[in-house]
Amino acid sequence: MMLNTLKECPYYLISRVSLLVTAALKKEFASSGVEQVKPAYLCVLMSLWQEDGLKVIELSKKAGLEPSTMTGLLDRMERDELVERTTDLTDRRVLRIHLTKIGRQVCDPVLNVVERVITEVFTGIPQEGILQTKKILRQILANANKENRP
Amino acid sequence: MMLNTLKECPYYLISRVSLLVTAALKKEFASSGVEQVKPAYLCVLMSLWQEDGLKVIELSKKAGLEPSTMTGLLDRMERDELVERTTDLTDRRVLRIHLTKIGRQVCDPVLNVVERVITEVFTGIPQEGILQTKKILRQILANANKENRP
DNA sequence: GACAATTATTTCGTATACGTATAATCCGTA
DNA sequence: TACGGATTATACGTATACGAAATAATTGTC
Repeated sequence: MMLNTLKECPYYLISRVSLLVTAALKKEFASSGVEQVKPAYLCVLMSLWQEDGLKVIELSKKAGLEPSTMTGLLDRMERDELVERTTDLTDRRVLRIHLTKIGRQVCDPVLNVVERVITEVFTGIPQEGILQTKKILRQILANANKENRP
Repeated sequence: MMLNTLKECPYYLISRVSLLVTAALKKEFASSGVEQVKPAYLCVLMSLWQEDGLKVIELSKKAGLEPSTMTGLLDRMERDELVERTTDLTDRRVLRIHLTKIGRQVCDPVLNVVERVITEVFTGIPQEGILQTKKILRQILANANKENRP
């Protein structure tokens, strides 16, 4: 594996691209009528648009984040009026996370922004390359899941 | 572009992989005799191993980070005795960042850890796929550079 | 030579993420 | 039913990143 220069290091490349896309999303959300949406909210919103009322721990599993990270994320999303915490009557440890009206309304504009930014980021890269890259990234995640569950 | 599920969203995949590799590196550094090295230090160390005595702004350009981010990074690296700030006699605004003896000594073990972690992460993925993925990521960064300099 | 514009670095507030510890609750079993 | 272990969510300290603003020093211009 070539590691002489930063540009040859896959870790550098992946981190840079991750930060790059985050910055692009942040900017586009801010200028597309969904100012209250931050890139980090995406994993929560996309989960809740599919199935509302998930538990904190279910959201963190889907997002691949620690529950303690999800707490802060939900704090900010609640502050920004996108979600609400409600109690679960059958298990008082559990909080159910529900979309607010605004949280539901931003679905279309937010997905449009994501679509636009992703398309722009991949400008000049053939469809086949994008698909293969996604496949490899999924395999990397699958590798990690295997190792962390012996 | 498919965006129905998180696993189809390139942004989710790239962010997850970035965090995944960061966590793996952190763990391996801690258990490989280079406890004081954090993943974020890599971009600074790799730049300085190539050319010692760079300016803060040169380091941040190479790393792709904001100068204000570099300040905090260098604070922690100085605390961990990997680098030192020295004044530039020809321009008193400038600080030159120099590796300490420890900063030079950790080069080999750190690169070994990076090599090991990257290899492990890409387990089961053909060499060709890795090269193509790196190429695509570099192109994405190049796209962004073009747009931000009209 | 004085003053404006530029450059280099830091400071501050905020967002995002982790790990450890803690509190509250639930559940299986004695 | 009471208790010990598991589960759920949060709190806290730290690391990493950004952007806006502040500070200090240099450079360019008249």
